[in-house]
Amino acid sequence: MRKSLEIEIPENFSFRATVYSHGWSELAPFALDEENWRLSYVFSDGKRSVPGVVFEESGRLRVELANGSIKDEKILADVRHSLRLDDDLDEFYASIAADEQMAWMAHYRAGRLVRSPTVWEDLVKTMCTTNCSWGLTKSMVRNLVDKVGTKQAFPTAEAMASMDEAFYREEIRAGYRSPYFVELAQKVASGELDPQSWLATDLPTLDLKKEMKKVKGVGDYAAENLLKLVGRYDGLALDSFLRGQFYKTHNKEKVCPDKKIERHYKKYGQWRGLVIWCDMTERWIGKTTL
DNA sequence: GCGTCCAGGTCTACC
DNA sequence: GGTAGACCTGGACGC
Repeated sequence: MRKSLEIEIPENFSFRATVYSHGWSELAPFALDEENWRLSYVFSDGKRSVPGVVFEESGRLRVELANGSIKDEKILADVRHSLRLDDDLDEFYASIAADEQMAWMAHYRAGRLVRSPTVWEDLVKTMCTTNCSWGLTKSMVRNLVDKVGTKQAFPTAEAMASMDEAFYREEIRAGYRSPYFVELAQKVASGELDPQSWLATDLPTLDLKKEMKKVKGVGDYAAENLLKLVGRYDGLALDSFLRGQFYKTHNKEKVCPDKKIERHYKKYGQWRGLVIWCDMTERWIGKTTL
């Protein structure tokens, strides 16, 4: 039996700017229908899964589900979390208010970076973004969902822990990341590691980053990307994409040291990671009809 | 068709 | 703490 839920949205929320905030909307089990502006996802409570579609209608978000097998509260919480509906960006917009080059971010209501319902899923996906093309990232994540997930949902740590290194190499095509996935999944499944706790921890950002980097396969870039996804933006998460965009936009297409990039965004303080991301992806947001 | 490069980096050994 | 070299994959590119 199909089901439909509604969610009130904050005044400064833009559905399109959020789903276009970065590539996560393209990673399974997310899928974006750009023609009709509908974001689909396969929700899961660990035991059951249900395909759903989220879209904007009459100033609200509507969530249409294939059935009602998962509690409404769980679905609504996942949507609120993924679309960052409860994020307070007032301070972020205040930090760029006097900056002519960055003022568009408030105008277009940019800054909410779409994320997965769980930190576990974001952690695995982030590891899939390292040292490879975006196409290969999408392929690895797709394979995980198809071959380890239940009914097209993202796989649980328990499911991933049941597979061996050879499976990840041969079926997921994860290459040298394969032993990292086995080790991580076993630690999370056993309770030795709880990535979800990173959302609410009181640890200072630098200490949390150290914790994240204890996961094999997570270095500076991956940790800082994850920090953004748990709501901390004081790391730049520099990767080849951001560096390349910075050289084009602010350095006359010439390569420069990371320290120069860091100096450029230093004035934005605790929001610098979000400012650089929005600054370098303006053309993505700009192509939407907001 | 083949070789090389490199993409939303990280790890280890060594200094 | 800084650096060199190795590491999977697959698409783009030059020849």
